Amino acid sequence: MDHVEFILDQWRRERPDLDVTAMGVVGRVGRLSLAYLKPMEKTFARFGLNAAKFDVLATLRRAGAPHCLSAGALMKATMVASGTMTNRIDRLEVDGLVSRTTNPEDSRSFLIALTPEGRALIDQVVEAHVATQADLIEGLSAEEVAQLSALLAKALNALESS
Amino acid sequence: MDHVEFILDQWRRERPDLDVTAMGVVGRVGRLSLAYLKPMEKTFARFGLNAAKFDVLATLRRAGAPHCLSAGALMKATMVASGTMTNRIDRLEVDGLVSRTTNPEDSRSFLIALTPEGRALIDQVVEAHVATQADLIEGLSAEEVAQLSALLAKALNALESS
DNA sequence: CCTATATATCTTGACGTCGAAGTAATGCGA
DNA sequence: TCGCATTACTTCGACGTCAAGATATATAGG
Repeated sequence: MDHVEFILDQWRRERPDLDVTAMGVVGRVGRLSLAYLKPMEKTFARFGLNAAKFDVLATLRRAGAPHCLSAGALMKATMVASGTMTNRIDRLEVDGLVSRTTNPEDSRSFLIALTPEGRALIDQVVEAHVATQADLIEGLSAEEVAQLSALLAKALNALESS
Repeated sequence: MDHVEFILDQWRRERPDLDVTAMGVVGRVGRLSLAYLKPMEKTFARFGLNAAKFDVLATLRRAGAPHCLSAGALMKATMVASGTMTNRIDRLEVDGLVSRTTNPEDSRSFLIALTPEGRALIDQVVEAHVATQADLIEGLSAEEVAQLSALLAKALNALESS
């Protein structure tokens, strides 16, 4: 019995009038998400990064050459507030991992690009990251992984269309 | 195609040498967890609470009468750092929702209990919370919910035993 | 009994995040 | 063309969280 089941049992005992089915899903998603964070943060730390920095570098890298996006595009892609993105870019700029230049097409906008150092680093980090993630799902069969992915995708789609 | 699939496709294009299967699961868990947070926070806010406060009140309530646990037990049950728990208790004490008394069995320890006001409030909040969670999984059939719960539980158990 | 180690919880400084506000530039409609 | 609304990003204050450190108490072993 996992800990979430223990919690659900407590609620069933204390408030038998409540249907805690959804709490099982929501609780386990939250708990699993939390459980995944620590090992990933540990991997980032090996390269002098954290999740916040990795998020930006990875977004630029997967965007493909010239690995360059506006601050606003980065903010939307990573789903954080604008102040958060400014903070992230500031720190990566100080680290020499990204450059910030004015956008010739819009004077309000900045273009954020990977520096050669940033590019080299993220290419290393993402390999370690992917290996860490593979470890995290090791206890599931390939079929279970596919099922879980599909169900999670369905849950996400249902949320995003409501 | 959900956004995570878009990200996976980007990585497949940019780094075809990497197996991004796990990233699908981990990415969707994270994203779903994030997507669940906002609606729940909104519900808590209707009662003047946030997730941090709700967490403590709910833990005390589901523990059953006398709705009383040590700070350390609360910290372990909610998986936060000790400073975090102190901060949460401080604020709830100010709000008059919990009381803090010394533990007669151990002078280092404090007992945190729901006040009558806290008890009344959490009983209301948990009803709204459960309803909000039900809304969040509405796009899934009962069978899908059961499957998802089982797979998430398996993923959690695998992590916790490694 | 005494001493060393472990434990309970608070304090503290640092950090990342949020939403609101501010400033400058762009887009749209009259 | 001009004025207003919208947009892009930075700044700022508040907040919750973390890990490390501090202090007092409990436990274990000699």
